[in-house]
Amino acid sequence: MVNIKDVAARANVSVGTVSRVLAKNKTVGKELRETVEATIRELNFQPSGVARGLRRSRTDMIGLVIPDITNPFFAELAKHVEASASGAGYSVLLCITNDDPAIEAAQITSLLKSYPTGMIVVPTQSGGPTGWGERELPAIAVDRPFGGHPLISVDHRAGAGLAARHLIDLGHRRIAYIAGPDDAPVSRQRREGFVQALAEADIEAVCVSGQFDYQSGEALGRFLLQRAPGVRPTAVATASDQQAIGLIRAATDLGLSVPGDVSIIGFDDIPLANLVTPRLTTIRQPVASIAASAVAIMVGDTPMPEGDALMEATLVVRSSTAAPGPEQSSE
Amino acid sequence: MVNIKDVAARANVSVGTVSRVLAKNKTVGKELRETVEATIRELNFQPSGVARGLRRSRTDMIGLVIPDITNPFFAELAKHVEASASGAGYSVLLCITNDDPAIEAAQITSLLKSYPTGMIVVPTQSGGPTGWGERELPAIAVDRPFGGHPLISVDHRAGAGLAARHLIDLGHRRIAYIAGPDDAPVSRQRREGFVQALAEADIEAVCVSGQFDYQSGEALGRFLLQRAPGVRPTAVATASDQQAIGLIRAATDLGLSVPGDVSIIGFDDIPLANLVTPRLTTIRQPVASIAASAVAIMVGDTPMPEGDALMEATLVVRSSTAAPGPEQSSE
DNA sequence: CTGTTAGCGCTTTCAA
DNA sequence: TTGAAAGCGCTAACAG
Repeated sequence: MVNIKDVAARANVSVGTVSRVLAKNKTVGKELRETVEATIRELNFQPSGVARGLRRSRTDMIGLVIPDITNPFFAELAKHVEASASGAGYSVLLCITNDDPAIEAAQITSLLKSYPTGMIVVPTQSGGPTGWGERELPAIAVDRPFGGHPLISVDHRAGAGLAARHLIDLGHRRIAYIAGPDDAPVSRQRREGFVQALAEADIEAVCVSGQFDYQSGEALGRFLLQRAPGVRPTAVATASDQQAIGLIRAATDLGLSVPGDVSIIGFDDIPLANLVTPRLTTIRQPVASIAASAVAIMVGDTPMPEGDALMEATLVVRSSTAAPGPEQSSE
Repeated sequence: MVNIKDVAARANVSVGTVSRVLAKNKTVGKELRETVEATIRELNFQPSGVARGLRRSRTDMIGLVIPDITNPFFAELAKHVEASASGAGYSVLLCITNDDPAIEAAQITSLLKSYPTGMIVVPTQSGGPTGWGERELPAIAVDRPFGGHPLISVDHRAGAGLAARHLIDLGHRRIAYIAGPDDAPVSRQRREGFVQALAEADIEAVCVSGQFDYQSGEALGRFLLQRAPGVRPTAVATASDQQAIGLIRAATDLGLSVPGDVSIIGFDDIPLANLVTPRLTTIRQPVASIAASAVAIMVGDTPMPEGDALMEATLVVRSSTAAPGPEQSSE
């Protein structure tokens, strides 16, 4: 592989000069700079990121730590993080924790060996340890809080409030909520936002909790919907689109029509939400913006924020919600 | 950060010795080795992967190049690759190409800067360029051929044949096939396998092609199913589960029951396949094995194969396929 | 503005 | 079996 010395020799300059043109340092004479640039192209020189990293104790890499790449929301996040990062000349080191604090700790320790510029982490639900040895490494948390690091996430409370108000506006009064794990802050915040918005309209929600996945939505949904029409909720909101999709399945299996018999509203707006039958009304998270801000901070385009940054969620109305049927509204 | 010199000093040995115990080199005296190991733990020493990488011109990283992490099949692949890699002490550098050959080339070039041990690539559909400069880097292709590199993938032809035979065995004769992009080898192979298996039973398939995504499945499905019961196919197979799910949606929208009016069979067995209504009959790819073999080769546990390795697909029968209704079989 | 040079932290001969 | 020392390719002082 051709190195900086080869380029210097070929261009009749010192390695220092080559290094400076690489760094786009303005203190290089125009003429010389052009010669060097030509030589670089001619030799197809690719500076070693490893050598550079060793010298600067920092590589152009960003660690991305997520619980599960198979979750459409995290996949979307990863996609945008990768796009922003590579746009800024950074690579992304992928770590999957499986929502296991021990694996998370191991992954982070292992990450450090590559001297990444920083890391973007969606921590384990159970909120594991916060530190990772001495090395000072900029980190920002996404979606869920991570130690004392600045958090970028959607405003879960406000988003859930949006969902609640949508259901209320539609005329629903008997409303249920399927939450995520009780020990997950994200889950709690969404539930609280939902319950509070309902309380403001003097409505009490029946809440059940489980995981964020399809199965949970289906199982909990079955539980919720298996009761007489006059008692059964006319609308149910979920903490994730995956749960909502499982819920639709449960409703269908029970012979219930959505939204005829039950209105359903999800959270996240994963790609699939727009493809299920009926198309899912949901709360959209601004994933792209979240990813972009996180990367901007890591690469230094934006200063590390002092506190947390809450991005705004938006209501996406599709076909899984409607006004309750007349016979249903009888309380 | 503590380095190898600190450890050496603290343990009263030379850095060479420390390095040797790090490398699990047997030529270190038992006693010395234990002292050094103790010191390493005591100082919580993490050897720098960057320095190591520079010295050896190779880091413990594997490049993973995929078109789209949002595609459940690739997400699954990424998950297993990450798991195998980190199990072997390697990190994974994630590159997303968006199925764009130009981005793919740029990503690969950029990967090289980190001296990865090798790369696992699911190349762009259109089969872009094959080389990436001079540096010799082990690469293995997954799912789709990539230049002259060994390919690990499911046996697309045989898998599609399985689907065809399942439909035939069920009694279907009017069968359609929704393929992926015509310029994608994967797509061609699946279609050929399907068509050929049908031909062996003297059945001719009507084939249409599009993308591998939900939308394509839905659009093409609408096109295929919008015809009179006596002409409409009684079964349709798709090149991907996503298409099949879109297709189910199209059928439902058209008032057709699955599998009552049409049987549907997908390909891949993504997690969602088991959650849609009806649960999707499909052809399962052994993703975990594919990922594990690819990683095993990269980390040197397995020699680089001479030719391509085709893994066996399996038929997963669920509820989206059934024998055609009596009135349908009238040709 | 440009050249020289001392490392970054580690592995790997080469000696002892 | 262990130590000493030469770099891997680059950046960042420091001189000139």
